[in-house]
Amino acid sequence: MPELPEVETIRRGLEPHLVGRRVRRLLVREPRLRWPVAPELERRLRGARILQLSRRAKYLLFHTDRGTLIVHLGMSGSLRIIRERAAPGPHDHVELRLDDDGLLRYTDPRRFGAWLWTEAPAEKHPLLARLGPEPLGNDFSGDRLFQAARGRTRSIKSFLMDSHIVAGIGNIYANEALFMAAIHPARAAGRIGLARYRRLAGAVHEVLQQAIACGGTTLRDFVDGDGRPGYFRQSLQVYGRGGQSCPRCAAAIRETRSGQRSTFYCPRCQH
DNA sequence: AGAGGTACCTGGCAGC
DNA sequence: TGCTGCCAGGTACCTC
Repeated sequence: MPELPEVETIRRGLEPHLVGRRVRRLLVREPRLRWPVAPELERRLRGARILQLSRRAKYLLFHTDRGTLIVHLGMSGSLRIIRERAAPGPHDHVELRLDDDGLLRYTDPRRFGAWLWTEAPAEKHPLLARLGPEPLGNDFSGDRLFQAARGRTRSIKSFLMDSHIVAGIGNIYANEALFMAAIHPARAAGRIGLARYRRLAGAVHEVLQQAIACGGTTLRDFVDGDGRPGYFRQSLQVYGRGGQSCPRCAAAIRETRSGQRSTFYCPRCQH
């Protein structure tokens, strides 16, 4: 479900409900997520004070006075603040009860998400240590992308979606950024010039910023921490629009598949 | 080393 | 209506 803008939207929505709160208890109904939720997580979190909520790639980092809770939403995960007691549904796998009686509920039908704990600095965690730069941070640039692409034969789309190259770009925004930069998604990453990489980096930045400003993209079921959908879907130029006309040149948008992922592009605009 | 495919899991939907 | 097959926003891991 969530790419970087959706995770950032959730982070911003949850932050005021969580920062400064103490964890009363953690309830794990279903530990079988991507990796089993560690049995000792409840003991580690009980009584911990949440100091800060940050994001790295698509990981949410709950910094506490005891260590860091790392949460990933996978494809179908969501986090909601619940105020009224409602009976849990079949996919409500984890709950964090807070000292103000608030409840953070984690729902994830496909169970590709993760709840992990580390007492070392979060950026040293094996899952985070080798991530590429944040696309909205200062370390990300067309020059850096260009350098990383030297000698690479894989497609630019797969390159852009590789979190070790740049963090947090998934299928929707890879398609959109390549359209914005007029680059064909199947083009080899190593055969794109510096000027076009600069344009691409600008496009990545712009599309992510716009999506965050809209509260993310809701395709079927994304909701933020307060249960609201995102409105970027209406701004999508190519994603999910196979056969429709290109907003730039009116040619029919083409849909192909590579590595089990749908790819959308304009065969006339993108080279 | 790099590139590509597979696996994890459930729900929704199109097509028959 | 009910079954089957395919698709989905992620990504670690395996093989070639």
